[in-house]
Amino acid sequence: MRIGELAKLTQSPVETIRYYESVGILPAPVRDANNYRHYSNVHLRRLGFVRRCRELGFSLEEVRALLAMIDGRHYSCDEVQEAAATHLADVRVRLEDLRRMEASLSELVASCSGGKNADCAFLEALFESED
Amino acid sequence: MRIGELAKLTQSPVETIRYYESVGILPAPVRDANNYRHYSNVHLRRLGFVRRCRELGFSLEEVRALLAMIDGRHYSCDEVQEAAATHLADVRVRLEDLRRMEASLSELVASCSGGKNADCAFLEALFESED
DNA sequence: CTAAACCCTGAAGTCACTATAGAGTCAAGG
DNA sequence: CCTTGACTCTATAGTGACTTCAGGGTTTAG
Repeated sequence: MRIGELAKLTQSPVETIRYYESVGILPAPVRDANNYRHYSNVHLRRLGFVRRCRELGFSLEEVRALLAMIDGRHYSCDEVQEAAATHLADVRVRLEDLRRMEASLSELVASCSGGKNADCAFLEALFESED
Repeated sequence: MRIGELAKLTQSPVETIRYYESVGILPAPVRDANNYRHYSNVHLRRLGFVRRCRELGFSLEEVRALLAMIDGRHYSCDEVQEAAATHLADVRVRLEDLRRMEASLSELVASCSGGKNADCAFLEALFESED
């Protein structure tokens, strides 16, 4: 298949696919006579894997590590689990950060009375220094 | 005060302060005879504001908009509230994304039995295509 | 035959910093 | 007086994971 079809099947922009090739996440496919990239189901499967990893928040570096394990074929379930658990811990930290953000922000928005005057509790609070 | 002291008081790296100046978030301060930046409490207050906005997840562009309102002095509480509410909605979307991530990821990590063999449920699941 | 839709490359832009290189300034200790 | 270390300066490049752009060639539907 050509790059456009692969893009549609994996829900990824065409440019991203070319980018993945340029950074070695996706192997360079063969080319047709017109120099168009020609992909096989192996590429489809691999790109699908990459996209699902990305959706789970893995960095490209982490994805690269996972792919290296798979390609090397001498990985153990243990290793994979460790990588995933490390990433999960990271996600939980980010989640906690975002939760704190949401809490402060919704509190601040609520404190803001609205209206036409320029006396805004929201801005007041952000100018306070309680260091 | 000099840049180092301002950095300490606002808990921001010195480089970040210079960066904010270069992109117009923080006005250029006067210089001492030795060309060192010399900051006043106005700068301290403003940088504090910027840092607190950033902690709440506002982009620099959003901070710029907030600062423009303040500088222009003809803003209403309404406008500020709207900007904040828009940002809050955005934060909630990200939060939901991250929550989904966490859920799938912890489920996948749990599905992974560990051990020395190369049959990993985690990787299997990521190779599945259910499009 | 032509116009839209697809494909190609290489380079630059995005965001918000962070890091590096190379140099000047200043206070304290020997 | 000299040096050492901590501070400051500028300008430039690097980060991650793309996205956009400029300027082409190719294929396909009408």
